[in-house]
Amino acid sequence: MIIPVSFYQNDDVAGIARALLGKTLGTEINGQYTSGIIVETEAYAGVTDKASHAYGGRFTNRTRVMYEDGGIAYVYLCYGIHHLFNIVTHGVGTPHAVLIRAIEPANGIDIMLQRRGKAFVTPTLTAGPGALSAALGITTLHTGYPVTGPVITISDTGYTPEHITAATRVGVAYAREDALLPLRFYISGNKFVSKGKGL
DNA sequence: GTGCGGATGAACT
DNA sequence: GTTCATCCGCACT
Repeated sequence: MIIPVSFYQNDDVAGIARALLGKTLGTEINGQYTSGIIVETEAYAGVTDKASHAYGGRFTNRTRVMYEDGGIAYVYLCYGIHHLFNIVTHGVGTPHAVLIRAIEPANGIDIMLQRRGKAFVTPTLTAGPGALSAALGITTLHTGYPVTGPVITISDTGYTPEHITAATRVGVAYAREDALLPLRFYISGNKFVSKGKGL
């Protein structure tokens, strides 16, 4: 079942990031459904988090969507190449977000392989935020879309991870002391967790 | 208007 | 382990 929007509309962005592990993220684009199980996430705690794009209340054309209500997508371009998919959480005016860093392929694997230009499944198909976005066909055009459907959906299929690891986030050394916070969560031992290193 | 650098990934050596 | 593709977004002039 699709997770209701109320799931995203609370203050505990780290708790939401953790709770999203084991849920299924899917897209239906051009009639093609692709999906995967979320195995790795990171929490970005709005204005107080130096690693967040909204740190200090920064409000620009790009970050505007982060200030909207919880339950919508924030997709941005990184390094000019990669589209990174986040879910906005909490309510209007609080720019919390959860970055989805990796999924384990579930449905439409042939379509994902085609989008990624690969012949068979390896962890690189969907391990990493740019990789999973490409596999699911998510681009910056999808920023602002609800994650409650119809294009982007996050569903609870009843799967609960046995063990979750909390670690430091990837690629945020510039955030200084906030880079030390354990706001990266992943399913322990899962082969599709990205190889990105925290601190 | 200009310049810098990033919440990365893949192909190299 | 290292290199490099590739381009807005943002800060500052």
